[in-house]
Amino acid sequence: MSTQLDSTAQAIREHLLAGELGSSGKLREQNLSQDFGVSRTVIRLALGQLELEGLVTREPNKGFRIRSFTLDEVTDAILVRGELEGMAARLCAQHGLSEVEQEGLRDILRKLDTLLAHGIQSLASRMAWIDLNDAFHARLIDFSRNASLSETIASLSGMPLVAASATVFDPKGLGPTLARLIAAQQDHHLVLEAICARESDRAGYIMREHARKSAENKKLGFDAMQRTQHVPALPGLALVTG
Amino acid sequence: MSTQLDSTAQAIREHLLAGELGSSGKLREQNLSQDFGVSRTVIRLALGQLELEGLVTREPNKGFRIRSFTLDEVTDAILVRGELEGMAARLCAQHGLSEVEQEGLRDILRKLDTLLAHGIQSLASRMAWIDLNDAFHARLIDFSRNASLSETIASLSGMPLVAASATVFDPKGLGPTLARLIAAQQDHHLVLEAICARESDRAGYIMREHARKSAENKKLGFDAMQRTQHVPALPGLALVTG
DNA sequence: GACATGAAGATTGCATGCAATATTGGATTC
DNA sequence: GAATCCAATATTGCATGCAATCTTCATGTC
Repeated sequence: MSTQLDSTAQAIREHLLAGELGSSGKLREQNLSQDFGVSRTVIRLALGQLELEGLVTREPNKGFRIRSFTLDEVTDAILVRGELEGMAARLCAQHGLSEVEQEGLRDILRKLDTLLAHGIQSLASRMAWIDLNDAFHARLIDFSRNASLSETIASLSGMPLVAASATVFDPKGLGPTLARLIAAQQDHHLVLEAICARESDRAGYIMREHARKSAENKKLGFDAMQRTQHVPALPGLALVTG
Repeated sequence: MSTQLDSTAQAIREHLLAGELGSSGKLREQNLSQDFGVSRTVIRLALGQLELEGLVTREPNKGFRIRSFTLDEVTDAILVRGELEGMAARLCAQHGLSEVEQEGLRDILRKLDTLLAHGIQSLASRMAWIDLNDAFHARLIDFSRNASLSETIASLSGMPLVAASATVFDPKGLGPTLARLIAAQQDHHLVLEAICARESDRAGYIMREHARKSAENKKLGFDAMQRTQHVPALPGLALVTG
């Protein structure tokens, strides 16, 4: 164990995103202190961090509250993420990728291809999709060789539903969800192709549109999603209000 | 006074950026506690905030250190800011600005025009330039109507030298500096023109290039700047290492 | 009944103390 | 003289206690 602060901050973060601490409610230091078995000092430090991450808000002498997000706020953040991922793709195309880097991305795409070919009904396949999708985006961003860009995207992705792989699976796991994922995978292929062809503007546009589709899908699916409660595992959903 | 935490965090931030706490050195809680006249608890909370802002780093059981930035890191961050300000300009052009909004921007540009026409030798005129330049950028970003975008740019601008108005004035205040500011002002006019003409892509490109020039200027002027010590007032310069 | 008032309780803001860990400096060995 | 070890010191991590502020709710007034 490194420090209680780090682990407590992470624990609170997870509980917040899971909606287990009430939605848009007040966070009382003493309660949290008892719940997590640490002193109020640690709780206060952790909440201070989460405030800067944007998950909670603080009002002097009144304490912390859970922040809730409107669907529009989420959409805005996704568009910003798309702009930055577009920049990452553009930079990759401009300076080019090494053979190793290209092969790494291609490998991920191959795995995603076979995954989607077999369907994503099982929970395991869905988690595999999340990991692979994350890996593709993360590598692309990393290969842009701009540390500030990576940090900024990472910071945005801490918001509920904003991360690239915060995707909504419909209960059946076929039909619309699969179609969306296949379309997304096409974008992945296209962007890699554009990068390798050094078509920087095209690569940037594809990534931007990729994010825009994701925002659109979240908007469309949100209502059904929220009511049917079929995706309890999607972190942060509890913090988003229509 | 709202809370000691807020004011202490701001005080430490300013001292850090002014380089008065040593560069890339260790920050001892007790020292800071005595210097700022608050308890170690408050210092620790404040440093926790500054860590998330990126100004200091923490190593468990070893405490906080001042983070130093390379010129390349600063450049990277400025390019990211430029990308996002380009997005802001593009959004403004896409949804259009109201008459009042347009007039507000035009008013700022008029004031900048007269300011630059009279030269920027005096300290007062330089501070006026900083304020007006900040105001132009801030309004443009605000008018984009994307809160996440505004927050992200604001967060980036907390880094040393990254803010739009973190400009380097040469000692004489004429010559290269004035020429650069006049060129920047041209960009301002062009971007507003593009926005009003609803040329969204063009508006975006102009803003991106605007930031790129700023990064370039900082790179070029950095060495001379740093040695001659003629710009002691530029916050954060002390934290940047070649 | 609606609203103001104020005291009791609850909650936050902060300082301090103690245990755990890291750092320093000198003695010892080779 | 250089390296190693260990004790003394310094520093961080955390829990607790108290004062200041906010919240609640019962009481009184119109």
